[in-house]
Amino acid sequence: MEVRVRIAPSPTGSPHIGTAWQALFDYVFAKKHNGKFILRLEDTDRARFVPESVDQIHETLEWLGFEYDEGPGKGGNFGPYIQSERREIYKKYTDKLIGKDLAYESDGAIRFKMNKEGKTTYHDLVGDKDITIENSTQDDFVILKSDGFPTYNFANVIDDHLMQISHVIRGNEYISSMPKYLQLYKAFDWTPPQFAHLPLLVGSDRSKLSKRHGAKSALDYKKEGYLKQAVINFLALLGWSNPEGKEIFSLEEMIKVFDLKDFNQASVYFDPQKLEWMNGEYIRMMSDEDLAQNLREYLVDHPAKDKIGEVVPLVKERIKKLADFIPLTNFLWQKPEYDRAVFEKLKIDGDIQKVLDRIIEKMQSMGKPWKAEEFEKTFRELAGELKISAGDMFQLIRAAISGQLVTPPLFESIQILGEDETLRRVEYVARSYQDLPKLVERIESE
RNA sequence: GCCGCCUUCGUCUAGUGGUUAGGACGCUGGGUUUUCAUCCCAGUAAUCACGGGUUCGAAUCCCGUAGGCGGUACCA
Repeated sequence: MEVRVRIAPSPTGSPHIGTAWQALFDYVFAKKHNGKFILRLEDTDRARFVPESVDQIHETLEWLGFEYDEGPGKGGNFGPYIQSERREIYKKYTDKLIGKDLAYESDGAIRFKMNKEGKTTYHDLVGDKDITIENSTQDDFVILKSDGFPTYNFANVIDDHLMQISHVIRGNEYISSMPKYLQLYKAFDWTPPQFAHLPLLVGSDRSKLSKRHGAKSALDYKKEGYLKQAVINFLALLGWSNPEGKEIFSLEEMIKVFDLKDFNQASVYFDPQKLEWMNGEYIRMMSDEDLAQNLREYLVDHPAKDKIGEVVPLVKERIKKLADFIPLTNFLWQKPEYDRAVFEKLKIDGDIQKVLDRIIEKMQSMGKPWKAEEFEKTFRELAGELKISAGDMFQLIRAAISGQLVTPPLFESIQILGEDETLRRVEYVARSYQDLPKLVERIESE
């Protein structure tokens, strides 16, 4: 039997990271078994419907590379993949239940008659175990709302069957409702699919992840410059672990070794620090060319796109996400905003302006183009002469050309800046040092 | 309340009767380094929720308890 799995998000907002997480496992499971990955939009809650989120769902799947085989606007012989467009289908099956005396009207809605006797047992692929729920815990539930839209409880069963879904992979908040679904399958005399209930992704307070926690949308991570490979790898490690013990692995490797049985059942907290670390790992693993390409795509309005490639080797080991590129390299393309407090942090006794004048002198006397060894030798000697440490000497030059104490390697930065611009900046600082503003607060908050 | 699921370092996890309970993130210290990073080394941290069993031996099996979470919607 063909493996067919679906990701069924509700367009109620930009999909959060938990949706992406579930999509990953659906996608991997489908690929693992040469099956189909299907997208179905569950837009039956009119009150919570957010039109833009449809595009955001598509953009999220597209970004992560989870291309669906069937779904809205794409193939499939199973009717529309948007539930609001399947209303006559739900109506038809509702009528069938009414005909069988298994459903009835109540306040304008249609309810399913639950058999509350006995227990329901099903096998869950996560944990590879049977779960039993007493039917007495269930009530006659609404299948068709008074507005004519079906409820999740009804629509998911109808659609999963009609779309020939083989494995339902979803969050474990649905376990308690399994008697409802199974009785529905039975009422239609349908064979239920297999079920795999994944643990819940939780926020810092250990409750179900939601906007309440300020849960970011998956696309927020894209905006902040996280790489899809890193996000996928990180997500893969939540609730699941690579049986080979690897922490860093590609989607392809994951597909090879994936098995639902290796899933945990306990709720999982998403640690943003580890994601950041992993993103840094992926950035460092990338070739300079790939990183440059990613940065150019990410920094749409960058003022010096043609220079990005040149700077990449200097920043590759210094950025954890693409957005970090900006504060680290801005000074290369635009005049820094100088802050006297930055210079005062240096342990240089006496007159900084005089030191700067000596630096200018040396720079003017060095033959162009400046050579790294000569540059270093020259300023080490000057530092010795002026009785300041070499470290402070270079930090002073760094601050003079960038306005910052943290930059990519000094000499390489100067090369990108050019000798003339470097000199101009040092001269500017020497000349206007006393007039530089002090913006201590801003510095300390960084 | 009732029903269900879960419970190993702060976090993500390995572990399926015999391990000094391993790894990763984080954190701390050290080395490399003209800054920051990277890289390398070391360390920190889990009485395996608790209490009973079973067993020569239990994180691993059984029972109970507690706690957390989820469900109990004309939300999904």
